[in-house]
Parts: sequence; C-alpha cells; structure tokens
Amino acid sequence: MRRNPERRQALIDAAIEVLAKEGARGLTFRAVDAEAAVPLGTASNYFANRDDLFTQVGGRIYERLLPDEATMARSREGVQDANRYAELMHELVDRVSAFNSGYLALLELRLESTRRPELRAVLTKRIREDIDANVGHHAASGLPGDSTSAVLLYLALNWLIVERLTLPDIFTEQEIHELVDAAVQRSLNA
Amino acid sequence: MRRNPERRQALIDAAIEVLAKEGARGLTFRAVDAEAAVPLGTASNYFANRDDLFTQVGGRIYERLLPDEATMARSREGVQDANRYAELMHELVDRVSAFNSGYLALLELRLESTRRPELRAVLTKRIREDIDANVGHHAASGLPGDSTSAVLLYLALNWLIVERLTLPDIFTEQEIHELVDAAVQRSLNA
DNA sequence: AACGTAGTACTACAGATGGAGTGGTGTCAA
DNA sequence: TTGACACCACTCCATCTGTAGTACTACGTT
Repeated sequence: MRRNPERRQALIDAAIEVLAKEGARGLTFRAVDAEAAVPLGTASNYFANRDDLFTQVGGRIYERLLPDEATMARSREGVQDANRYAELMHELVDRVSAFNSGYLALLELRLESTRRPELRAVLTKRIREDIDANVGHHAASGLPGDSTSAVLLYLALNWLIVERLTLPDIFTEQEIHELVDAAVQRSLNA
Repeated sequence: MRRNPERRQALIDAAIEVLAKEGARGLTFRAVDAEAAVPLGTASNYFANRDDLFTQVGGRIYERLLPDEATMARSREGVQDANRYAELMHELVDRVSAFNSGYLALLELRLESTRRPELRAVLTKRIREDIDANVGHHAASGLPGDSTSAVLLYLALNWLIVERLTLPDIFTEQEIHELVDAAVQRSLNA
C-alpha cells in the first residue's frame, strides 16, 4: 500500500470524475488510472480493493463539495435577513451545481451505498454531520427561520440540483431562480 | 424482434429490479434474463440493444410509480383542506417508498441519462408530464395553495424519499413524518 | 564522493469473468 | 403447413483484478 498523499488525493479526484462519467459500476482501478493519467496498476497500489476505494472516496468527496473558509466568512457579512438568505441559497445552488461531477458522484455513491454497508456507514456519518452543521450554522447566523426551515431548504434545494444536473430541460434557469426564492420565503413561515 | 407483450412487460419489470439491485451499468441482457427467469438470449430478442432497453424501461417505469385509478379517486374524497393535503402527501411518500426498487431504478435512469441522450429525452418528457399533471391535479382539487406550493412539495418530498431509501439512518421515521407535515404547511404560505 | 537502502513509479502478465450477438432447433397454434 | 415464438449453444470480444518484478529517485551513511 503506497502512501504518497498528493498522489492518493489525485487518484481520489480522478475517481470522482470516473463516478460522474461512468457510474458506480464503472469505477474500476483501471478507469481511475486512466483518468488520473498514471500508469496502470497505480490505483491497485493505493487501495486494497474496490470497497476500500469507494469508502475513501465517500470519506473525501464532501471536502470538495463544502464551501471554503473564505466563502463561509463572506456568508456571515451583511444584514442577515430573508433577502440575504435567498442570496446565500442562490450561491449555494450555483456553487454545488458548478462542481457538477462532484454532485453526480455523490449521487452515485448514495445509490452504491445500498449495496455496500461500509460505504453507507461513511456516507451516513458525513451527511449527518453536514445537516447538523447546516442547522447549527443557521442558528448561529442570525438568519430568520428555525431548524425546520433549514432542513426543508436542504431537501428542496437538493432535489432542485438533481433536476438541474440530470434533466436540465425540466426547469429553465429562470424557473430555478424563482423556485429558490420561493423555497426560502415559504420555508421561513412556520 | 419478438412481440409478445406480456413477456415484454415481464422483462421490463425485471429490468427495473436489476437497475435497483445492480445499478445502471449492471443492466445487461443476461441480468434481465436471469431476473425474469427466462432463458438466456430472451432479452436479446426483445430489445435491439442496451440503449433500446434503457429507453423502453424509461418509458414505462412511470406507469408503475403513478397511483392507480382507485387511489386517485379516493384522493378526491373528503374535505380538501391543509390537513387532508398532508394526509395525501404521507400516502404519496409511503406509496413511492414502498415501491423501493422502482424509485431507485428511476434514480439510476436519471444518472444514466447524463450519458444517453435518447433516454434523457424520454425521461424529460415523462417527468415534465408528471409535474404538469401534479400541478393541474392540485389546481382542480380544491386543495389550498398555488402551483408553486405543488412544485416545492415535489422537490422536498422527492429528496426526502431519496434520503429514506439511500441512507435510512439519516432521518427517523418520526422525523420524516414531521418533515412531510412541515413541508405541506410551509409550502402553502405564499 | 561513493554506496546502500527504502519507498515509490512503472510494466507486464496470468487467470478469470462476463457479455453481446446470432444461428439454429423445438414447440404450439391457427 | 406455416409462422411466430421459446429455448439453447456457441463464438468472439472486452475488461478487470491481483501480483510479481524491474526501474528510478532521494536520502542518509560512511
């Protein structure tokens, strides 16, 4: 088992691309090698087996989907009212859908996790943490709404992104924009 | 190309199960044959190639996810207020998540449609129709709320089902129940 | 400065699986 | 008798895993 951390990260990034392009079943050592443009057999040396590969990708993919520190800091600036909330959610949707392959890969992993208990455990933990962080962050921010608002927004926006990424002709960009606004507004009304 | 419609339907039903169990890449003629318990080569005789198989499944899967006539008729009975709305949405979520493999198969198809334009066209059409039917049905029903409520509910409930089916330990059944209630209530407040 | 060593990059291959597509034979009913 | 379909067998092909083994490079030692 090789330990070079940059190379491992490069392989995991390549695996994310492979997941998005080829689907979970297409995530093979060879495909990762090819995507990362490293010699055949390299992924074999870095992951014990496919299960291990899935689990490691599941553990790290979230790091690439979460906003960086600068974005987080910026999100805390300004008046924290409903308009600001909507603005932040627009940014969120755009940021996540911009890392197209990351989001699709995460969906593939979710589906694959119905077949791999170890992967399911990792994803459950990560996503649980993400939701809790969202709720906590929301509570600390001074933005309007309660924890239920935050969860409902999480639900609606996630599916909106699914819709946008998998079947882009269902909603126009204009409709997506309006749906984000509506989701924010209505989620706030208890 | 064989034409026996019962057999074709049985093969498509088997394909849905295969999709849910093995993923899109695992949807092969042989796997369908095995799942449908018919001789090897049968699926080959009923579908021109894998693309055709995907497209036909995409065209029919919705027929199995939609409520039957009796359910639809029952949904129109009684007072059509917010409580009734919530009740209907609970039934919807339970019905869809009960046909577990159908919903997972549809997710697999969505992801696969990023790679197969023909499938994407079929799915886009079906889902567009479904959303329009939902909105129209809602408008005709006398239930409270506007078309935006209906779409927002569609978004939130879809992801709630994803969450329940792919990572069942994220939300408890109790939380799911409460989230459905909250989604209905808040989506109604324009 | 020469040498040795460890860790990693890279190559090659053995062994095995699984699948597409097709041609042909059996069977049944009109 | 004929046609449609069920069923079976076989060929060809693509791909993957796991591992053994070689080459390279950096670094510490003497």
